Formats: sequence, C-alpha cells, structure tokens
Amino acid sequence: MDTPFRADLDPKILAQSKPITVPAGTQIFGPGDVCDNFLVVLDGSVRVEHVSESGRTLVLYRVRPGESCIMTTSALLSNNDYAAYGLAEGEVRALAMPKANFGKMVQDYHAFRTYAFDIVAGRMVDLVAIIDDLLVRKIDVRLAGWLLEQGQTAVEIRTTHQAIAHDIGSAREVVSRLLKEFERRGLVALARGSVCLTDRVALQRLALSGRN
Amino acid sequence: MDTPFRADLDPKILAQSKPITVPAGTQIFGPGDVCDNFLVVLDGSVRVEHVSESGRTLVLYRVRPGESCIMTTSALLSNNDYAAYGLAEGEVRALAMPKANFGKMVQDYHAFRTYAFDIVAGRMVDLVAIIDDLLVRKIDVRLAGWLLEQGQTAVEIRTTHQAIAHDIGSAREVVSRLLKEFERRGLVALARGSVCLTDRVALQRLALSGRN
DNA sequence: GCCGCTATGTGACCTGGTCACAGACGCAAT
DNA sequence: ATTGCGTCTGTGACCAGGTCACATAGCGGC
Repeated sequence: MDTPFRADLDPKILAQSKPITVPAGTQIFGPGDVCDNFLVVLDGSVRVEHVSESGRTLVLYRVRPGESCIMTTSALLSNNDYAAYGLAEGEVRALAMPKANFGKMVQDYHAFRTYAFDIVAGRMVDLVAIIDDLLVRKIDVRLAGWLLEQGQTAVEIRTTHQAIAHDIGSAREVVSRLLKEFERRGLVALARGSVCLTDRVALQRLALSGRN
Repeated sequence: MDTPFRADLDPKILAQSKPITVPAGTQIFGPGDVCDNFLVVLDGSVRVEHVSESGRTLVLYRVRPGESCIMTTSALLSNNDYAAYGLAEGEVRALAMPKANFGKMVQDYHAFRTYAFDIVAGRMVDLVAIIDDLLVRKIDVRLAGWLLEQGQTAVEIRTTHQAIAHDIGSAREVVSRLLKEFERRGLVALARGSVCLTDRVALQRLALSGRN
C-alpha cells in the first residue's frame, strides 16, 4: 500500500523524511522515550502495547502499511506521556519525518490534515472496539475471529497459546481450553507451536455469532 | 475554566462561533448525526456513551469545561461514522464553531492545533485507562474510586445503583451487592436513591489498593 | 388505604481469570 | 540414545463477577 497523501507531499519535506528499516522484534519506541519523528509504516507492522500500572501488557492495535504512529506522536506533541511500547513485527520499513516537518505539513496541507485525523479517528474506533469486545463479546467468538484474521493467507498459524492470549486480552489456560474444544469439534488441528484451520466456515459462523 | 486558546482566537472566527445553551438531559449528538460544529464546553459536562452492536451502552468519558467533543468531530472530519451519544449532564453552555472555521483554526493557529492534539491525546488516555480498568482493576476498587470522585463536594450522592453500574461498566446486581458490603463495613450509608460516604479514608485506602 | 412504578436485595447459575502442578515436546550436550 | 532442561500445553480447583429470575421495599398519586 502506498501512503495515501504521497501525491501531496512537498518534495522538500519528502526529501527530509528519510526511509528507515528496522529488523524484526525491535522495540521502536517505549514508555518515556522522546519521539521526535513522525513515522509512517511502509512495510511490515508495528504492534503497539500498553503497559498497565500492574505490569500487565495488552495489545492495543497494529500500525499497518500506510498508517502512522500518530497516537504516540500526538501524545508527545501534547506533552502527554503515554506508557506504550511499539514492537516491530517482521522487518519494518518506514518513513521518518522530523517533528518540525510534521507540524509544517499539518499546517500547510489540507490532505495531510485529513490523513492525520483519519488515523486518529481509526485508532479511537479500534480502542472502543476493544472495550466493546471486553465487555460483551465472548472469548470463543473473539478467538475464532482472531484465528480467521491470522490465517487469511495460510492454513497453519505458527504461534503459542500464550501469544494468542496476549493478543486477545485473555489468559493462556483459557485459550488452551478453547482451542482443545475447537479441536474436539473439528474446527482446528493443534500441534506444539501451531494451529491449523480445518473448518473455516464453522469458525466464520462462530466469529459472526457474537456480532448480532 | 476558560478555553485555554482564547487569547489566540481570531476575532472574526470567535464572532462566528456562537455560544449555545442546552438544558439538562438533552442528547447533543447521536449516532448517525451529521455534526457540523466543533463544540467547546464552557459549563456543565457532556457524557459520551458508546453503543455496542448488541445494544449495550457504555460511558466512555465526560467532556468537561474547556474540553471539546473533538472525538466526534474528528470522526466526522475523517468520514468515520462513530456510534456514540453525547448527553448533557446538567445544563450545558458551549461554544459552537462551524466546521469550516474549525479547519481554518487548525490551519492558522499553532496553539489551537496543540490544544486539539491535547484533547485527542487525553481521550486516548481515557480510553486506554478504561481498558486497563476492565482488565485488571477489581470492581470494588473501581466502585470506591467512583464514589470518592462523585462525592468530592457533598457527602450524599444522589443516584441509583443502575446508574452507577452503567458508569463503571458493571451490572446493577453487582453494585448492589458491593454497596451492601460497603455498608456492612461502615464505609457508606444507603437509602433509596442515595449513597452517603461515611468513611472516606477507608474508601480511599480501598480505591488505591488496586493501583500498585 | 390501594395501585403501580421504580429501586433494591438475593439466590442460582455460568463464564472466564487465577493458581498450582503435571505432562509432553524439542533441543542440545554428552 | 539417553539425559536434562526449558518451553509449551493440558487440567482440576477455586473465585470474581456477569446474568437471570424473582422477591421485596419505598414512594407518589388516587
């Protein structure tokens, strides 16, 4: 995906925002970091996690190609320090724009402003969706949805129950139990470190059942 | 509280954003509404509630004097329709700024931009705090915190268990049970439609116990 | 008083998070 | 291959809290 405002980029500013590449697993930003760049992800994705006061971590959302870490940026622009980590999932290529240039862009380009608002609003919606999920959606439904999302391209998903639990905001034991149950019902096949989707249709049905 | 960017207001724009007053209980905006004004609350507060697909409602945050409904505004600016209600709690006085003027302000005034980012970042933090609460904070702790917050000025809080439950994202029965328990322990005194705080210190201790 | 409405109390039940611990698998060193 | 260790997975017991069903209690209008 291309950055949607690319056509509007001032060549001078574009020249000043350099492309960067970070290896998989890098912590791109952390709580307390001073972030003086506005990042637009070009390739790969950045997982943004919140760290609660109790030390528990929770996946808030993922920054995908064409999107930006504007939450952190705006948090820092507004002197609101915000306890979140950004972790590179896979190798990440991104465009780094110095803070000053970001300000100029917001000021000068209507399209860029709209883009920024889009991102912010999208994040808001993400967060509210999480709240919604936590309050009303059953975990089996969330799990089924997660499996389908991860398994769009391949049948096998390589991950651990622990990681899944972390992603959907639940506990490892619960995920283990549910996956076992799914396996009993023939929806998935389990192996150490992997889950294979064997009945997407049934999973789909389950995932959608919580939506109405 | 005064709007913090007042000094920066272009007189022409200020002239175009008219003060409005709405009576208590008014629904200021609702899902599907076209919001073509940027609102800054001057007096009173606006409760913003999200409506989940299942029909359940949840209090997201309150817009207090000096703050604005920018979430909805930004959602609309970015063509992201967002299922939320805004309800006037008490009589609300506000400054309504037409959308076009808002755009101009963002473009022209650095201080206004910062203000806008502040609000957005603040809302983000609010939402994340809710998620945090839902995941880790025990309900008795949340209830104690809520009681202290509401009872800052008076000893008696006039409300129903149902309303409290709605506010802290729990169920009426749970609130009833906990309040009864609090009463047994001498922290509060209960009557139909009211809760009196009788031992703030103990409540404080309880409210803080979940924070570390 | 009586009626009707809303607020509150309570028990039974279910989901899901926590704790404790037991296996099972995978890999490396010997 | 065997042993050992670390990680991943399975499982039972328990608890907090949400849901359901219904009982009761306060309060205003008649």
